[in-house]
Amino acid sequence: PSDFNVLIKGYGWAGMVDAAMDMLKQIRNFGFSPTVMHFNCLLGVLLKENCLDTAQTVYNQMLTEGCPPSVITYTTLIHGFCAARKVDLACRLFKEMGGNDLSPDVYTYSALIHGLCKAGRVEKASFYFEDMKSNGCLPNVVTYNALIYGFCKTANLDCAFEIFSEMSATSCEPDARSYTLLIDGLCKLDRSQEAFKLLNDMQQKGFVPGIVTYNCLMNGLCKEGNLFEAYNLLDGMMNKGCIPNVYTYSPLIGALCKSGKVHKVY
RNA sequence: ACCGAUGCU
Repeated sequence: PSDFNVLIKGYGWAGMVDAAMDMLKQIRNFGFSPTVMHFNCLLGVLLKENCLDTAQTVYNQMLTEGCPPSVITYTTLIHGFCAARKVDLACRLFKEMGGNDLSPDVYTYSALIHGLCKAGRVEKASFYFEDMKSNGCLPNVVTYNALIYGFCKTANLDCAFEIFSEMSATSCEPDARSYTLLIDGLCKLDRSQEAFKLLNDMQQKGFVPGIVTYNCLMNGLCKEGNLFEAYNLLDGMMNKGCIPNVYTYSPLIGALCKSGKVHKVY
């Protein structure tokens, strides 16, 4: 029974949407009826593969089969629609679930807040952030990080840092990702000096910077044309066992070209 | 037990 979820996810991982769809028939062939978990699992796969129409069909099927959507169903749909750049549709679903006596939880809010932030609509995201708190739903590190992402994306670092302080003050400690988000935000505004201060802070707190953190810093240094420090950073990260990837090299190559040192690229 | 949310192109 729950093994079907593993299979659906496996097909989803392989991008085999049709095979995942067939699992619904398989479940019935085995004499079971698909549960809300099976539907949720399948919806997640379909939305990840951008099969919005098929997802709609499956969702309708759920309803007609008397399998009422759960909070997880709505969260899956909201997340999927946000990923498909249909944030308004996601907001509509969010309102709809209230009418169905379902209360959004921290996953639901986080998905919607992140979707709005990704669309650059951080002020509407802030509205839902306040809404969740007044509904007694406590934001967690994922919610906070999503908002920090939104403020950084819109170059509003003051608000991003405000949220960051709020976390520390509310027993929701920032994680490595929170720091990386701020580091990226600073670097994108040519403020890599401050970003390196944050790198120190995060290390003081015992977080080990990962490849993404280093890539953000690399991007910043290269944007500022600081090739010397960029090479220093490259050395430093490799010494710490971090393998550079395309996100590391591409800004470096760009900066080298810009400075006329094209030969160094090779 | 098993389904849902956050970082660099």
